[in-house]
Amino acid sequence: MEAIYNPQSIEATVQKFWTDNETFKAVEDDSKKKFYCLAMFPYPSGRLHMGHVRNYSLGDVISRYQRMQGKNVMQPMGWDAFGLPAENAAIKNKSAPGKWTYQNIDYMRNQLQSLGFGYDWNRELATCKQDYYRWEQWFFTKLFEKGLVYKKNASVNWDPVDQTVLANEQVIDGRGWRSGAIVEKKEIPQWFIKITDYAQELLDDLDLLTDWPEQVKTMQRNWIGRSQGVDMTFQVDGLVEDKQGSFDVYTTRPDTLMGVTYVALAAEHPLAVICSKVNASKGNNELADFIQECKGNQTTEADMAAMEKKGVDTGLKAIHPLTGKLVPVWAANFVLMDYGSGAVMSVPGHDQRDYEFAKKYNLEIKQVITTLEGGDITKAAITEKGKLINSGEFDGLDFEQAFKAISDKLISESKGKVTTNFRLRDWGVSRQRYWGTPIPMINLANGESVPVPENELPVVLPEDVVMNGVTSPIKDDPEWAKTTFNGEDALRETDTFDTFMESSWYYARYCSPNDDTQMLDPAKANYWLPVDQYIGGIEHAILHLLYSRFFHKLLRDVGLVECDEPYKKLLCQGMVLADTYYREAENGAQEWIAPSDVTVERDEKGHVTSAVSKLDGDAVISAGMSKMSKSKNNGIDPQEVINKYGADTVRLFIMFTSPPEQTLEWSDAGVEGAYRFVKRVYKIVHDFTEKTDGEVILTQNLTLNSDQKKLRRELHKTIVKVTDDIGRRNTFNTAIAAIMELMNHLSKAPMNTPEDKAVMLESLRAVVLMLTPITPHMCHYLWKELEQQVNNDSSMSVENAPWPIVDESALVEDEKLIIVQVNGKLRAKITVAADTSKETVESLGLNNEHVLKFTEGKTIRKVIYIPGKLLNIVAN
RNA sequence: GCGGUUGUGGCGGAAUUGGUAGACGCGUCAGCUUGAGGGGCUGAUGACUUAGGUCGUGGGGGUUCAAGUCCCCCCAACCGCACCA
Repeated sequence: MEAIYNPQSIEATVQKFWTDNETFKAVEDDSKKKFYCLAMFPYPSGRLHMGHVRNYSLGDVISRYQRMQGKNVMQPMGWDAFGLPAENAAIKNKSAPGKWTYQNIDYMRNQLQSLGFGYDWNRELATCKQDYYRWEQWFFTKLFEKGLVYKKNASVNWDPVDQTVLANEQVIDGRGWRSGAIVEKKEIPQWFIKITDYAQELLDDLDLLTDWPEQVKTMQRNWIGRSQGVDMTFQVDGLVEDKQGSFDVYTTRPDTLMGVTYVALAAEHPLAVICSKVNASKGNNELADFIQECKGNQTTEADMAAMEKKGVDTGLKAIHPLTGKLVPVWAANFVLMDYGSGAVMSVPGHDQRDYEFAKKYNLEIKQVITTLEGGDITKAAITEKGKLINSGEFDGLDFEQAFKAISDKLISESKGKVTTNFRLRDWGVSRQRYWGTPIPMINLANGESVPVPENELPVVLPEDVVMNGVTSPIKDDPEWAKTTFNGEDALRETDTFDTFMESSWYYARYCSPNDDTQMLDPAKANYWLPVDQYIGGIEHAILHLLYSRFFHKLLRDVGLVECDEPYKKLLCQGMVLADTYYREAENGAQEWIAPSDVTVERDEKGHVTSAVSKLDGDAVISAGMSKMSKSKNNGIDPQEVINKYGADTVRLFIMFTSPPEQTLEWSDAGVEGAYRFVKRVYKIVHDFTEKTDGEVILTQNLTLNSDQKKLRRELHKTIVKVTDDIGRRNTFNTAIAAIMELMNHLSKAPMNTPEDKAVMLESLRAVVLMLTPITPHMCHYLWKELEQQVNNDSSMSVENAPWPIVDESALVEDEKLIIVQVNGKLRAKITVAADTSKETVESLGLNNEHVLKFTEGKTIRKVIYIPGKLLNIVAN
């Protein structure tokens, strides 16, 4: 074996071995327990970034570990290939999105292979290919037939200059990113899938997901947002354009109904629009202007929350459903027409937003709830629940009693009903973009829309197109949409699907990726599903994971899969951060300097004192750690690091530096440290093979001395810990730390006697096996060398070797270290035989000289003994 | 704003069930090794200290024999908010 570790040569050789032997090909096999390990597939953006490397390293470590546990492992990879960046790149490069995407896929596939990930490449898929999206189109038509799809108007960001719809990220400070025009809200017809029909099940089934992080389930619960409340109708006083007007509101706090002092409508609410015309005809344009102004408001929830709350009195009065009193009707910018009924009742006494609005516009604030804590209605709303006051017949009731009494009364007067409501809204899947799955619908001349007949699917997206920078090529081309339906001329839908559609079912398609007769092969899907381990970024905690869970239930309900949930266990990895440096340019802007171009200076204690540019030696300002990004110029290219140190070192560093859920801070020095460790493992195995020089080591019937026994105990304790850390806790960092600790012992152990060598061989084999999931190339090579050493046979490669087994007898300790505390403070450590009685330990502790110094002149009040661990003496 | 998370030495992090705070790694310092090196090896390394100890896990309070860990209040940073993926 070579004395010098050469990762480039080892990695290339081992990767070739895996390819030639189809080591990671997954085949259904009922004799084995299956394990489906999936990391979220990448968007083919061009090159892998460190976030990808982290994501896929985690998946590969878990996959290889499970394989060594004897499982039939499937680990697929593919491409989330539709999306906006391809259109932008195509415009920039004057090329087609498809071409750009396929080039990226080819490049990134090579990068993944160079990292040594054990994928079954036979299962590779790309969502932009028609053999994938045709089934999505087919499925959508099934959903349409089942009544789960409908069309309605919904607002989009409209760029009035480019005459195009913009994504939220294309709107910067309310303006279109290319044109700079003020973006408007525009209502256009769009397709929706009724996820709300499944809201209750999506909520309930979170309880089945015992292996999901609690925080993700909490976020999903809050997002679904089930509430119990009352729907009620407010009549408008007088006639509106000769008709009796009314509107509905929903509230979870019917107990505060007597505190309603006004109601608020969305600016786009039909009643508000009618009023604005009536008012304008009388020369009052205030409401019309306000409605116009609201069109320029951003639609995102965060923007809504941040903006100043504004409103205009419509002049209408509504009749309070219980008291019959008249309350003013306002139009307000914080009420959304797309959400709920577009109207809310306002209780400024007990809702902080209503309170601030009422203060601003001098509306009445009425207290109808009193709480034990009190609260001052002149300073803020009292939002806690309490007992009713100023509410006539309902005075004195608590929340539950008032809910019932008030809702009963509304029901008996046919003015309202108790309902369960969800915050979750139906899934709008229409996008006005080109690079996506064409929505398989046909719009008929009579205004109806029908699904494309099954025998005409797929509706193929043309790939040989020229992007003009504004409109979708399939919208631009008048011919593309032309079709016929029942012999009549008709037009195809030119919108495409939200790309969350493709990522909602790819995990299932991997089970039969090349089936060209059906969406899924149920037998195969039911063998592999659910995914046993899913890994991805926390940023997908809500949308992707919720849509995907929803889609799975849809697949189940058409009989394609049997289980109820797609992902059994979920791991959400943290972001990858790097140092950021900048200096101020002359115009005051920040000029970001790549960390590779910065030298850090330290004082003699290792504190960072300053940072200077390598290029010109001038000082730069450190801005701490932030997410690797183009905008901060702090990305580290994985390829450069792989080229320098090899994939094993990169994988080790990433797995060692942070626990998976936390952010990972990139550090060049840390990578050096990982490289040193890899080299040490290589060297110790090399030295051992040199020292034993072909001699076959016997490992049985040897009598070990106490040092050898101690080393064996360390070894088996390490196997216990690493197995638990990787298999149960997913704390790969502590598993690696434990192996490093063992290595520190091993490198000091002798290799002279047959017993020394036997213990060393046992240890090195275990170390190599335990590191195999993390640094698979080096371990493949070292395992071969060690197997040759053990039995002159290296035919079994490490990928198929079983995980090391713990020898319980090696774990037995004959001595225990007891921590002795006085009043909870550490005062002594005593070592006793493992079977020492409680009385003896107490006596040893109480009479210990270091203990006596602190108990002298005091009375022993209590002695607490935690067997084999700790003795705490309470004295005063 | 709403929902979620995080906060421990000079740095990344460990402490899994309330029981030795700082494992492991980086950095720094000292020594050894080499013709030489940014290589390899050995050791030290929370702060303060009258050298016996004292203090110390974002801040403040509490529960307990014992709190990084449990409870209450506060601060800061980060993630998501429905058309980025």
